[in-house]
Amino acid sequence: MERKRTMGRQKIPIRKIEKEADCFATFSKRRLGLFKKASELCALCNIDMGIIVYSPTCKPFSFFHPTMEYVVNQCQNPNQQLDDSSRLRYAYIRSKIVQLSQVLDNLNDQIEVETEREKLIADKNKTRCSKGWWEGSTEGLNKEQVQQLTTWFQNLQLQANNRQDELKTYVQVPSLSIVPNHMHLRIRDMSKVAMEANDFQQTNQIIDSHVFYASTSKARETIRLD
Amino acid sequence: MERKRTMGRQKIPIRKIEKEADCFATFSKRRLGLFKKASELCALCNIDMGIIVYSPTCKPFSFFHPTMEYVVNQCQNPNQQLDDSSRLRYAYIRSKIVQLSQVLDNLNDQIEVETEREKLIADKNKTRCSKGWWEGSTEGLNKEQVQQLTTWFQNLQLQANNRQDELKTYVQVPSLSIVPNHMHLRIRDMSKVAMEANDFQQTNQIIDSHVFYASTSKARETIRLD
DNA sequence: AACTATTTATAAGA
DNA sequence: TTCTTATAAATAGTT
Repeated sequence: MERKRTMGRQKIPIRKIEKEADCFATFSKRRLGLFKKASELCALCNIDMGIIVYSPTCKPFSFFHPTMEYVVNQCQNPNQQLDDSSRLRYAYIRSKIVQLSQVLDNLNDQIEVETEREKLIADKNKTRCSKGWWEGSTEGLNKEQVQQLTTWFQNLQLQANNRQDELKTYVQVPSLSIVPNHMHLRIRDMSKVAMEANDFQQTNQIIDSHVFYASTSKARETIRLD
Repeated sequence: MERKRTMGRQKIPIRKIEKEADCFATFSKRRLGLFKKASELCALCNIDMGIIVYSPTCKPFSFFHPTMEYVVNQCQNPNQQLDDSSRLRYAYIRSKIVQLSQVLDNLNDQIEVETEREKLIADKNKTRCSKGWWEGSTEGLNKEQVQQLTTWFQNLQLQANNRQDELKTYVQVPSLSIVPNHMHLRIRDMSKVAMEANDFQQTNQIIDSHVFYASTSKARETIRLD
């Protein structure tokens, strides 16, 4: 019987984590989880909300939908009617945000599928020749299979670029690329704005931003609306 | 082969749920889930945060730790130093909240354990006499076992009452009782304040409250600090 | 409000 | 930090 590699997730009591490193790690993971849940709730129910969290080192993080300005305003003036132009603007932002979230989710799904495929192929070949097929020639794959994979990658890259253009129309995204890396495709280095609302804390200025948490860690992204 | 009773949780796309009833149901469940996660994060990392959510019908819900007053103030005056008395007060509220959360969690754990035990006993007896032992006499249990159970219940009841007193010292809890109900113990009817911040929406007044989400639905409670 | 079969989140470990 | 894995926890569909 082989020993398990990890003991998996363990149940922990809900009280202060004393070890500082563990506390920070947990904060980091759980804040991400919380914001993802928030993002999903906004999309599923088409609702507005805002979250402000202070990290263990008192660094503020925030999540707002559609914008901080809007949520704060609703809070302070619940009965106020916005003029048509404003309502239109917020409706637009709302739908755009949800739509872009879906774009990212779709990309994630594609990557997910591809990652699975990679694994299968890699495993299959490993058992045969004890090294990944990409290390050698096309042994283990016939010409047709190689052609298929190549085409698939090209399409994915193309789609990614198209999406990138699309995203750039509405949000600032420093870079979006799909990098084949030993058959592990990733969307990397999109804006990791991360809602570290330093400006907010220092200047108390309104930050008009929104976080997208895509469905897998492969492409968890934060995008700032400007 | 027996047919499955439900099809279990299904994967759903993260986009607007069109059927209104489903949307409301999802909002309700997920808001609870979100607030529970928030509550856990506060306790695990000893941090502060605030959430405001508008339901599909635009009803505001909120979660704040330690209080809305504090979080909003931190937001608006990040560099401001509180006087000793205020800091002491918030530190006290913070620790009290976390502590009370644990009290509730402990009660939940006890209930959880007991529910399991009930099930075992009920099942065991069902296979023997096709009706629960509580419906008949003590057949299936000897005198000692019955005595043990009775004592256990009494202790649980006592503990619950003690806890109730303790809670009442700090928070308003309309009622807290453990009701044996066909061997299904539940903590019921504690304040379900539920953060339906109507006052807040109507009058824009600060609500000084906090929600505890206990670890099971058996005793999910909301408590208002006054 | 409750039940489960599932999906999703995450504690540990690397 | 990020990734993986095994397990705990949340929840969609249903009653």
